Amino acid sequence: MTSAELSTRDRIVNAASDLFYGEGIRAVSVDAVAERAGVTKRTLYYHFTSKDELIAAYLQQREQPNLARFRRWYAEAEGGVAEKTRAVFRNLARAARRPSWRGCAFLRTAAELANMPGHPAIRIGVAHKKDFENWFAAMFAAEGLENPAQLARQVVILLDGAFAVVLLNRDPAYMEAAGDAAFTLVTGAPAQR
Amino acid sequence: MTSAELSTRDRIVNAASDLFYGEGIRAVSVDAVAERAGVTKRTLYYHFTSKDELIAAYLQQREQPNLARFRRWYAEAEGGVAEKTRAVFRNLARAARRPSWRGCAFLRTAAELANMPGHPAIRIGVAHKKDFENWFAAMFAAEGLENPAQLARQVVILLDGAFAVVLLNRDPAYMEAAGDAAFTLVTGAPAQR
DNA sequence: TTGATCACACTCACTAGTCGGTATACATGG
DNA sequence: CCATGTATACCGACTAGTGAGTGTGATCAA
Repeated sequence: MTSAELSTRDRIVNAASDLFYGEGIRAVSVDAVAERAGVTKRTLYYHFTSKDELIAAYLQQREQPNLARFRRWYAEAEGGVAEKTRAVFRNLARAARRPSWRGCAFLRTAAELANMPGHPAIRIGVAHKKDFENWFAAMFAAEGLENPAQLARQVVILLDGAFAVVLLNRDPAYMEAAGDAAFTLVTGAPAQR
Repeated sequence: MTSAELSTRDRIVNAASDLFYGEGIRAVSVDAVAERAGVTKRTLYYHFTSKDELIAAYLQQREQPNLARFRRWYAEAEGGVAEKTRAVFRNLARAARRPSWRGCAFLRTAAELANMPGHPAIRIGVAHKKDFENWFAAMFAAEGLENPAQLARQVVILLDGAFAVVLLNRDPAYMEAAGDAAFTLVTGAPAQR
């Protein structure tokens, strides 16, 4: 509290993050975000010109930590590329068991704002997934696998599919199944040259 | 207009379907649905006791036609199981190019209502995906593939992942990539016994 | 008479966004 | 060394409109 004071802006974004992720973007009012941040709405509108801008800030804040978490899971896992890839899914399955888990913030935002394809928040989501895919491609390329870009894309699809399905049915076993599929695909990928 | 008269209830559900799918559930008001159906709000509330009930009816209406469409795509495709499975993804890629395409209604509803896990609409979505998975499993089993249930689950995850990702980045190439992954998995599955 | 529909006013809570004003900080000029 | 200006950060109260859902009474067809 005393040492790690957050700026007002950061407190607002944190409040927005909690509420938007927990309840959904359209389900949460600007008033609710302001109240949670311990700030008046007027102050919120001093830092953000609109709710849309706040939504974008919410996703932007999640981008880096998210990527870092996946990288860590990958790095800390034992075994080869296939095992490490599968380990990412296993960690995700564990995360999905937490009651506060609500799937992937980027995917859910895209679903909620499906009628606004050019929304800044969606662009952030697109960039995030692209970064993700590129990172996987780099991992696979480093291991000398053939067609790392295609493989990375397929793994990302499995990952996002698991996110979507588990959000629907709340059964983390689907994360494991997706991880097994990724394992199979990576294992089956021929080493190049 | 004259011969194919729809019941008032059906007109309401159709209007809800168009609007909920096109704009999102929380983005569409009951008033808007009533107006689109050419009905007063009072009449809408004569047929449905709440918006939640209307949401459930919207998904229930989509369930059967959806399944039938996928079955048709599968049946009409040439080649073996793997080719037929991939064909489903290819047809989906084509569908995703239509400007009115907004992904999977069931997945998007789950994303929007992520804070209400027991919502009737979500239960309908869960049942729908389960039916889907069972149908794929039956196809794979009929072909004598080993572990058809696991394979079906992985294909469904790829399908839903493609739905989610393409809704985000609007690039149908991801559908094709998912189809290729499904093809690889099915091809690689050993015949049993 | 009964089931289905309309008209339309109404409640009450909530929504995004705004108006006008205040407290503090920090610099500049006299 | 103090007064004044200017910018930053903040707030309470407000507007104008929308949300889901209801009350009531009329109409119309089987």
